Amino acid sequence: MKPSGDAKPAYIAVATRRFAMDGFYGTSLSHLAKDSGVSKQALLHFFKTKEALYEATLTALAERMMQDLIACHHAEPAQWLSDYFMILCQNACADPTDLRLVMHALLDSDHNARKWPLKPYLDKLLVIIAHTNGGHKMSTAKRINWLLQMNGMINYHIISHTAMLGMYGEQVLADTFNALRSSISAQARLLE
Amino acid sequence: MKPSGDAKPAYIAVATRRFAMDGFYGTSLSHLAKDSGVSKQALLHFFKTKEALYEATLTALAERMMQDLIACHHAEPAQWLSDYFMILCQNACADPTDLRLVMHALLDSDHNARKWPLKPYLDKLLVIIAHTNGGHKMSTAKRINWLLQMNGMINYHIISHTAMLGMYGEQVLADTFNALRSSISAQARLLE
DNA sequence: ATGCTAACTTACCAATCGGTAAGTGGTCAA
DNA sequence: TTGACCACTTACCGATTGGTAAGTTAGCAT
Repeated sequence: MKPSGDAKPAYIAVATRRFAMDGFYGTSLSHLAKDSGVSKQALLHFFKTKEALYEATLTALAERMMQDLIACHHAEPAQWLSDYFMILCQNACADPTDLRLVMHALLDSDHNARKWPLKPYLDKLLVIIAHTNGGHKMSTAKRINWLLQMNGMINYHIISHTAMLGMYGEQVLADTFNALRSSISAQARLLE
Repeated sequence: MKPSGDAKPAYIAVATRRFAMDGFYGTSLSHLAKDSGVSKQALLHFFKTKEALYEATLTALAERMMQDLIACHHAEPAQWLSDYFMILCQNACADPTDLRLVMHALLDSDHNARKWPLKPYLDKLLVIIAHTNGGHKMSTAKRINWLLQMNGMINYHIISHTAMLGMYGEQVLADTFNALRSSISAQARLLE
């Protein structure tokens, strides 16, 4: 075959979906191989261990999120954040894969002290927050708190979606999603 | 031995800690057995399958959370909620086990359509919300949204703790926790 | 043509997984 | 005393896990 790393991103894409659905321990190399249409050892050829493949997946996730943030740049920082999180919410509702992966990674981050690939992304967000009218007079802790609150709100909504759907039905949940959007606006308005 | 189910809660307690840390797939019966100081088959004697043990763990969790909610009853519903979530936050910071278990269960709830044991607890919370001055004129969707926002805020803070600690250090994180407490107050004040 | 390397495959491995079968030993009612 | 029953144990099972070893096949520079 060609000496190109063309297949690698495809394997990472498959792994992203699986790891996001079932977590690190719930996903096996054979599953990933079957999904990718290759043998298990094809994956081990590119990624020396399952752990390495997982880290590559998280790194790709971090780059994607950073790009999404940059993509909706706006001169007014408060508007930038408002736009970004609204779009993030919209995308995550259509496809929760990435946010699920974030949550799984957070829950796993206890017992393996892996370097957290999302740090540049978070730092970028904190810088933008610091440039807003409301944010520049906040302490670092309060900026982090604002961020955790925004992310927590959105992520929790998304990963609760299946459970809430089963409990309270489709119609109520659609309205809840609208309520979430206005909560995002309200949270963003705190920085104006 | 005695024909008593005395050991069962102890096994569930061990399972709670393990499942909360590593999730369903990351936890094996042999690990649970070793932690409990008995053989793997002792567990299978009480709980027919690993899945059954997991469900028992979640049921116990649901009862515990309901009890905690009832325990801090207050005649004024808005104050009740404010007190409850403040205490929940305090406890979860000291021992994140229960909230981690909730998050794991939420992430798992996609592909096995298990009945969600936390529904009575959530319903109780929604009733209390409906009795507040601010909550009784809300739609069901808005009440759910308020709840998801409050829970999301707290839970996300807690499970991010390890990662944030590694990224931003101890001092900043302690301040962030204080900021979370005032955010909880602010969120509770929306119902007054 | 030849040798090198990248991208795989088949074959295999020990370890561990959840779970079954068949006891063992103690307690208690009859 | 007996026998049922409960809380467990040892022994074992086939399936699957992550990972190794040793090819095989194809493109490409020399």
